[in-house]
Amino acid sequence: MKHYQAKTYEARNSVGYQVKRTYALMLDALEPAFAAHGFTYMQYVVLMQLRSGAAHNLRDICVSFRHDSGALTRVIDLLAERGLVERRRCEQDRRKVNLHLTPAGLATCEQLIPLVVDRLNAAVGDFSRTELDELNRLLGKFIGGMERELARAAGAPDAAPAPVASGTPEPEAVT
Amino acid sequence: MKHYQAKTYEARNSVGYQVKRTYALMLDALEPAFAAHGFTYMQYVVLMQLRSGAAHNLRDICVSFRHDSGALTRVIDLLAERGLVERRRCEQDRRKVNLHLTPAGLATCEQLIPLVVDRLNAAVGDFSRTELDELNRLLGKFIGGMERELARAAGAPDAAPAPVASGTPEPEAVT
DNA sequence: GGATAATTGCTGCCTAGGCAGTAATTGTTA
DNA sequence: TAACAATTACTGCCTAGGCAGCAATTATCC
Repeated sequence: MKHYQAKTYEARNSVGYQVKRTYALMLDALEPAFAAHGFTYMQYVVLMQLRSGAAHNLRDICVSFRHDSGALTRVIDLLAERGLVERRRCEQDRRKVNLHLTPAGLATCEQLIPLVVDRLNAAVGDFSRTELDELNRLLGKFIGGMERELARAAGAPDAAPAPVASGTPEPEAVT
Repeated sequence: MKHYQAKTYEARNSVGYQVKRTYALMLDALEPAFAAHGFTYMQYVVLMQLRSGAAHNLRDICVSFRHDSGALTRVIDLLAERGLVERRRCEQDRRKVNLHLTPAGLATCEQLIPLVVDRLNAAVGDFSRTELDELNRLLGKFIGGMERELARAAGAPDAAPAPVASGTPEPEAVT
């Protein structure tokens, strides 16, 4: 079904505008909080992805967050220098570099999470449980639609479900 | 009401993650389409804001899209060089520079809008009318919550509604 | 009315992100 | 098995965006 039409299209009524504005506002609320602790949003993202086990290497995070791999390499460089993350070459597949949270990295997460939780709670303070669930569901559905559209544009007629992070990481050695 | 708790917080279940991912996907779908026509997303945004009358000067767009004013100055520079936008110093308030879409700029809009409409339609193809309306409503509500939180953090205890673009532009002279 | 503050738009500087190319490794296939 | 393609991570280069500071103009307040 075609919800939008070129002839009557007004940017301010479209999800596109809303999403852009939502994201910008969210970053503006979060970045200063992270900066006060000496971190950035992307650094936080990397730490959290490792903590939850949602990602085990650079590519996982790239795919999940649609972030540039070059940029991410440098983010991880900094985290490694500060001793929050360890890189270990994977033994099973030596192309991979598995990432590990150090105790200091874990402690950083515990320190940063309340910043996010507080601000998100403030933003969704007058949402009912149902509304918040529905927002998440609809965003997920929108994401799915976008992914299908991107896969189509990339020349892959079959939809490609984002294959993020498998179960457990593989054995590895210190590099 | 506190929907999130620090102890049980998982990034992948939060709106934060969803919003970031949604925005990244949207840009990845739109930017190549614009690039094929020699434009960027922000250039499109500026043109559309002027076309709809939602913005009349640089600041309007900054506020509405939470975009950096320095960056936006340079975007408008390019559009002006290409003859798509005209800058005219406002006579009533000589600090302002009112922006105007030229016929070429308007034509550019007509050319770019279908790109956006097609991709948005593809993404929300299996949304019902109700679902899309609800997504817009909930994003709007989330935006409102974020704005209040930001206003609070900025030291203004009273919520500041985004004062975007008033009615009609003021008289002006060519600079 | 005159000092002070606020607003608008701009510039320079720095950093983060996008992009293309590369090396190392693994998968595929003739 | 040898050639070729695909994947992972990294590097250098360039651009767009964030930030601080500035000039011009207007609003505010004593």
